[in-house]
Amino acid sequence: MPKVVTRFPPSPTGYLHIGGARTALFNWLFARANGGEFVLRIEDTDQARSTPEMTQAIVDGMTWLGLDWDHGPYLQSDRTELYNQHIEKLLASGHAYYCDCTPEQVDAMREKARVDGTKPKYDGTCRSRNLGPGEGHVVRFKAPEGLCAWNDLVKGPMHMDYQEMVDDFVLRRSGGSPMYNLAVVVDDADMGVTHIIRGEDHLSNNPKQMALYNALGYPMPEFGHVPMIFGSDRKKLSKRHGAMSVMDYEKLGFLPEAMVNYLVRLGWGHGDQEVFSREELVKLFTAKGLNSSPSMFDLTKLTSVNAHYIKESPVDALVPLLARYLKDLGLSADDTLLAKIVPLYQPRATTMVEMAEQCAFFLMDDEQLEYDPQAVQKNLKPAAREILADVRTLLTGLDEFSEAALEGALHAFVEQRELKFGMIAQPVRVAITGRSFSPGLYETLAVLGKDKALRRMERALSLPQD
RNA sequence: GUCCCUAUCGUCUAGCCUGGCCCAGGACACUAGCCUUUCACGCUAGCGACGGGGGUUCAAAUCCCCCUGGGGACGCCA
Repeated sequence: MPKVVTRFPPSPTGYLHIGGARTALFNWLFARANGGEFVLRIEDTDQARSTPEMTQAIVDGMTWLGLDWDHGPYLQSDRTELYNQHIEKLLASGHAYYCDCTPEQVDAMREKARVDGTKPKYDGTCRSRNLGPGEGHVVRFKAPEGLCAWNDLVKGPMHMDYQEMVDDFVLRRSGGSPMYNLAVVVDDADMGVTHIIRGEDHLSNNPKQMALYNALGYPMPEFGHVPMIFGSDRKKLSKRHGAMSVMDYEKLGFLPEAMVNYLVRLGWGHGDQEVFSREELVKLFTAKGLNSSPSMFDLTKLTSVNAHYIKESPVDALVPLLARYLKDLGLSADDTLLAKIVPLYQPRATTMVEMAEQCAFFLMDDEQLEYDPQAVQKNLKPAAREILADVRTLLTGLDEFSEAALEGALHAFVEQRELKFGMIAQPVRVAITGRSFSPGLYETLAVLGKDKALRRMERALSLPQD
């Protein structure tokens, strides 16, 4: 069996969105799982809509997800010569012809077909006119007749009628640039692509491309058409649903591992297993696990997967990430401190943005700390302040500000005063964090440090009463 | 309009190919309880689906047909 080669061929007319990322992931996994190679190819034959910025954005997205490629990124705009050679070949072999019908004329043909209740298509007017190259001339493919059949990697045995699916579509624009169907087939053949996994919106292109493979005499690759991803309203994923760039999810505080795990489970399964490491995926991925029905993008589930990865990640891996998100909040801290903070939030944060926001009080200047009025009102009533003042005195005299020392001292205090622990915990918590919730009190105090803790308690004591 | 794809809990899915082990399993979400210094985590329990109708069969989520629902494609876009 020849070496497996897959590819991901986005057009640089937009960012790498959720659907594209999943397609890329499936192709990458298929290649890796079979010891094959993965090609990245930028389909920019539509010069009017393609931009270099988008090419970069796609590359960034792939890199973030950890989808590396063995060849490319190739730019189709660099390969016009190759496409033209193939077009000449098709012209010479009688599989293609020149056409001077105007777009308006073609529109009229399609409209007529629509009215007649058949598939709108070019009617072949120029097929036998033997036109040559010229101003305003396109090159059209001579559509074959008969049945087109293949065994889809996802859908199983498929067959379509060439007559129905393929008209004499344009191979080369009057402006001289090649069109999608021609360029993909030429490239895939030229790059030795053996397996093509793509969205099922390409299903109707398949007969066109198969016809081209046949006309060109190239070996047929395997095709697999994965279903679409919908938004929560069962509509095609669009900007309204957050079918944003995958990089937008990075901004929202999602981990790439979580994104990959979520994406792969959207349309692929392996028994009841939910969590897969990259290595496991490479080991376990098969086309057989691919689903044939569409799925919906669910941010809640992505979030829970992300929370899982935050819990499981080593502290060292999260420290630089936390620093990056803190920076967005205008905060910074050295890694030693962050390494103490991260474990406190691993069970609590669902995104890195959340982690940064929630731990911000550790890093703010004491004067900068804002107190939540509701928390103050509820937990810093006069009676609570009296206790808080005593706790402050107690802590002032504490030499060692470790978790264990704090626990010992505070417990003794509570017992001696015959208080419930909750009666000191909440006032202290609000005093040092500004809010009514935080990680455990001893850890929070210990990580915050004696100086800051005392200063904040002092400040809390002087807060206006209402 | 024409052609194509598709149909299991709210969502992602297992099971379907090779009918019986499925009065359908897991995960997320949700609800309740436990744990508890807050918020989380964790643990336990609960809620919750084979779209409808015909067949085939001793037996159908699984096979066949029809209907309905959902989606996609019909470009000098990719």
